[in-house]
Amino acid sequence: MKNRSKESALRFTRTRDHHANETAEDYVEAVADIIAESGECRVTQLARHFDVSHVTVSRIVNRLKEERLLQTQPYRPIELTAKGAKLAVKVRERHNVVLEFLIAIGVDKQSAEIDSEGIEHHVGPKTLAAMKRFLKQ
Amino acid sequence: MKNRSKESALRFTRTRDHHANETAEDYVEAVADIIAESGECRVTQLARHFDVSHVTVSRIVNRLKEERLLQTQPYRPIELTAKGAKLAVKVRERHNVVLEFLIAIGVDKQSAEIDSEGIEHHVGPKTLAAMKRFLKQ
DNA sequence: AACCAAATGTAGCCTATGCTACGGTTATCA
DNA sequence: TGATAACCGTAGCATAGGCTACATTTGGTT
Repeated sequence: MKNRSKESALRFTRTRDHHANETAEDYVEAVADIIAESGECRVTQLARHFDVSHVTVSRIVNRLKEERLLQTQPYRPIELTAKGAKLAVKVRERHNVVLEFLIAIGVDKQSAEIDSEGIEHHVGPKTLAAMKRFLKQ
Repeated sequence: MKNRSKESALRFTRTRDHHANETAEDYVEAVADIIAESGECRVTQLARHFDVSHVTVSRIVNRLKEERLLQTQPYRPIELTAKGAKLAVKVRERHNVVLEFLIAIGVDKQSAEIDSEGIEHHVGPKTLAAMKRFLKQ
């Protein structure tokens, strides 16, 4: 354990840990979406989705395969593991709450869609609960 | 310009661009805070603030020096340029809005402090304006 | 003045995420 | 069936941000 004498340090450490999982969250969500839309998910589709090269996608998919979130064979479509599917559901639900919340407080749809992509990964359980309460009114 | 046939790609590109500036935003804000609190800002203080090694801080400070946000001499305190100070003011104001907004919708102070650190970087002008409107009621 | 502790800088390593270039697979169509 | 286009994988490079280990500077104390 490192120096934590400054009370702010723990906050930033947690923020960084969130970053480490953002990619995984984005990818399982995208894989679920693409399968739902087109029946299967290919590397190229993910590359278009995130506007990155297929090389970047390929490497990240391999990492997420090691983390047991995705599964795939060479030159085959990408699928979610049970663990990945579970995460995808959670991420999607949180994403929808954030998006609808932003719209509810008066943000236009386009801005809400852009901002919610970045915000969603940093919405903890308490904030998510508060947003849900707000939407119920 | 890359393929943008998937309408979602632009959103993610923007999200990544936000990421690129997060470090800069966090650092100018921290430098301003530390100078306000203790009179000067040293590498070691930043290292404690973010809970990273002084090496990491040193490299990032050098990069931000090249970006004309910070200025410093070897073994000397770190100062903000005019550009850096301007950014720090903007970041601090946005940070406060997000923090108070989260508290206003019922998030406890500690969770609000943690989540606002991550959320603030993804709050665009429209969302910031909506949060301000909400706080005025 | 000399010394020592703290602060800072440098070298070199790691992972994650970008890229281009190139080579191998797959699937389709003439 | 054989060409070809699209897709995918691999090699190798870049940058950002982590780290430890070690060298240097600074400043205070004796």
